Amino acid sequence: MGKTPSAPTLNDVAKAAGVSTATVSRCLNSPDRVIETTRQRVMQAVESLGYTPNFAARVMAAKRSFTIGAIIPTMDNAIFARGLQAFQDQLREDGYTLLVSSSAYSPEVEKEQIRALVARGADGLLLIGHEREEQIYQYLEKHRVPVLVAWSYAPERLQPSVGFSNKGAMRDLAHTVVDAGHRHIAMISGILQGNDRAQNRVSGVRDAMRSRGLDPAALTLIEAPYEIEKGASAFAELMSRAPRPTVVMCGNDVLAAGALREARSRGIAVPDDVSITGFDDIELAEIVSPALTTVHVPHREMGRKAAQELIAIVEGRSEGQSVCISTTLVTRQSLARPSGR
Amino acid sequence: MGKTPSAPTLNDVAKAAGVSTATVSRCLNSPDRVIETTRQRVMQAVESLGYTPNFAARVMAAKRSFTIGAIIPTMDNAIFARGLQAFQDQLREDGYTLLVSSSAYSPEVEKEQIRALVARGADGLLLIGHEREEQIYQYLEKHRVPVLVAWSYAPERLQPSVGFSNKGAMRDLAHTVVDAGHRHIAMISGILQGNDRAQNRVSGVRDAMRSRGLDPAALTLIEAPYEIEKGASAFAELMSRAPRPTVVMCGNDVLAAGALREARSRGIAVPDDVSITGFDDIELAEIVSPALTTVHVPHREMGRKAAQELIAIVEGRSEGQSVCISTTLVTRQSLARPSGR
DNA sequence: TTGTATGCGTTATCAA
DNA sequence: TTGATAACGCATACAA
Repeated sequence: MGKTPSAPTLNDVAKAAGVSTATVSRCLNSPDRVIETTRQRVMQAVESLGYTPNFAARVMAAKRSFTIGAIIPTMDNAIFARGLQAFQDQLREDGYTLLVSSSAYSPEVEKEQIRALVARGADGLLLIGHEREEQIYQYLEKHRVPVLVAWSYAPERLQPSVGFSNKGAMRDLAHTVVDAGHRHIAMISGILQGNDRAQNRVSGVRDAMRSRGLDPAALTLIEAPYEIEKGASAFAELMSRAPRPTVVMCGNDVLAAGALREARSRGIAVPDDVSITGFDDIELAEIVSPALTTVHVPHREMGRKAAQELIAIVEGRSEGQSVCISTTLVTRQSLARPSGR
Repeated sequence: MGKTPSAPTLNDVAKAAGVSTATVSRCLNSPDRVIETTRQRVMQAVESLGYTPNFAARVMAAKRSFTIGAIIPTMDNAIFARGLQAFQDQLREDGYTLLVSSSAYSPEVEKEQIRALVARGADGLLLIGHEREEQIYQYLEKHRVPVLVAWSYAPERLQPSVGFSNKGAMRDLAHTVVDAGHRHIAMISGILQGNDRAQNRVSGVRDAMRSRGLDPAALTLIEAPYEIEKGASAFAELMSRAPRPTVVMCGNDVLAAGALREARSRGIAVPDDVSITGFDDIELAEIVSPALTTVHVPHREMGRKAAQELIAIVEGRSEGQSVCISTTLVTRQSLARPSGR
């Protein structure tokens, strides 16, 4: 005897309110389809029992979860944090819940997590960059889960994207660098394998060199994971090469911060001895000293737009419109003319 | 006519392999309970159909999801990123999936997300800090979802915690500060309301003052959200007060970085004119200049331990053991003796 | 070792 | 406006 202390179900509520489960369900989902008085009775029962709908059951019955999944390469630094926060904020406004996983830049893990999110009934997915096995896209199509790609703008691809031109942005920055007089350019790029954003940033630098009459093959390139430490060690290696570059362009602000730290610890003056540039304009860029000349990416705007577009697709209001977010150059102290020698 | 291009179910696989759904289910969940030859046939069907189990259905039938939910106050900076990454890594090793939400430091949002995660069948929850409505804990108990609290160690509470002593760590740091000769101490704390970590850090400072014969009421205190900007403006305000503090202890490294930035822009030399300290020892702490004297929190260790403990609880191997992670002082350049006047 | 049958908690269709 | 009832896809107790 005594009450069962386990989670109440629709049935329990129905019994308590003296109505059918269908009515309770309607009260919760389309309150206007039920008469005021019974609704009050039902809501009271819901309240007093502390009822929460079972999501699994709801998803199974409705084939709709109001859940969006996002898989980002890493949570370990701020690169994706800001944009994702905005993405979530917008989703919330529209009544969706965001579920996030991080793949640690591993295609295997990403694949696994895509399956996990799909299996959980995600109505749509946000992925970073286009480059992944074709099979994954087929899988998503079969499961009828729409995808939106962010942090990259590539309207020619099948999957719609909300992002910016990594190549164009880096090209503009590189033009500025070359026009400042730099001839020995080095770059610390993120790992290129499987990362179209990183690849395009390198292409951007090469484009700029070419268009200014420099040999793009002369670009000294080191790949490094997006970590402070790796940026530092890559910078150390670059400084030991001859001829020593007069500018080190980094694939993002995190790498640049690492480079800056290494420069300081080696007594190399920035920008007097060597210039350093970043990408992203996360808060870090303004805090380091000297502050970074970098590419400002309006992450929040991108996140919100991505959410709006993805929801529109999920709700059948859009076929998948790609949106290009424009970036801007931010000039701070880490870039200067090369010291005349 | 023609195949249905929608997602295959257990039934489809069973048909294709010429067995019952029960057998397919067994192949997937307890492969040893089915004979080799049929298993191969089944797995082949699974493969060729591209079958993925429907999670909602599985959760409903098995009442188990191998999913752990975590709700953190923010993804907007690195405070939680590192520990959470480690948490996820450990979960993955043990076959669990992590679902993350951020509450933006709002109790309302957190409550909503707890319900969302529970409704989704999370087997266990990781929450930050103990302080929340009692009703939430009752709700979780009713739904039989175990909770582990992290980023805080409070063995006297009902819910087990894996964390560190915010008060003790800050007390140690404050002792160092006082012993360096500082008498006019100011603190930029995180918002205290609903945040036991922040509250304990303030208590730690006051404890230290008291034990060194200073009046704890003399502590100049400003609360600010954990953002660079807010740290900067709080610092600006502190510098305009008389007597001007000789040291500003910050609730975390993010606030400290903001303070540092403001100091630089005002031409206030750190640590010559004023000392600044942080908390957390995220990467930021080592990158700013001067580097921050701060409290090192072994976030990765905490994350892994939390995962292990939570899984043990979920699997019934533990009743809920609280674990205390020890922090250490990191002495860098941002703290020095006050300049004699 | 395998198959049959039932239940999990909702939503939605169809009648009343 | 409300109530029965049939899915939804899977796991599992039980039977064969």
